[in-house]
Formats: sequence, C-alpha cells, structure tokens
Amino acid sequence: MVMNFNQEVYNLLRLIPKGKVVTYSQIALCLGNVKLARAVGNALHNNPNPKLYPCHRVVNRKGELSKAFAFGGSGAQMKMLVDENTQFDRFNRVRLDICGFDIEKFIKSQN
DNA sequence: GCAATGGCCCATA
DNA sequence: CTATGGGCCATTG
Repeated sequence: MVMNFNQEVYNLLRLIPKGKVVTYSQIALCLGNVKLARAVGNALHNNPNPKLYPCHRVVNRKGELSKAFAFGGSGAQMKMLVDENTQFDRFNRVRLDICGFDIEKFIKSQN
C-alpha cells in the first residue's frame, strides 16, 4: 500500500516522545527536503486523529506555537505541551535546545 | 488541469 | 525586533 504524504507525516509524529518536539522543517527533511515544510503544515491542518498523532509537538523553527491551533485554540497546544513538561523560554517559545527531538537521527539509528 | 490554501522557511531591509 | 517578498510543495475544490 502506497502511503500518501499526509500519512507519512502522521507516522513520523508518532515517533516523537512525550515532552519533546520537532519542527516542520525537520519533518520536511525526513520526507525529502526542507521545502516540504509548508506541505507538512497542511498535513497537520488535516490531521484526522489528534489523539493518535500528536500534532501539538510540532513547532516552527523558532520554537513558536501555531497561532490558529485547530483543536481548542492556541491555548490548547500550550497546555498540552506544559502537561508533558515541555520547557519554554521567557518568550513562550519551546526550548529546542532541550526539548528538540532529532527525528532524522532517530530514524537512522532505527535502521 | 488550474487556483486557492496552509499550523512554513529564508533572505533582506 | 517587525515587515515583506519570493519560493516551494501536497492537498483540496
């Protein structure tokens, strides 16, 4: 069965450990190149199952949360991350140096 | 097939 | 720091 792009994105989301986050560009790189970042955002927008796929663990390259988080407003994403002990800096940006998950490296180590 | 959409990224000013 | 313009890509209507 050939998986479409969105499904590839969702599969990657399940690899992100609780308390960690990845960026759109990281996912994009895993699927080909950084230019896919926008398509990744679109995939998350169409996330059919937020319970199974932790779309809240995806932030932009600066660690900022999405403005129009689709499920419960922007506050919801922040709450979920806080509940997972995700670390933030004083500007409400995720501490990528602490909570960033090198998913590309992880995948390689799994091979 | 075309046009619009999007939770992006990058360089530049 | 903000603002803008350009680019790229998959999905959707």
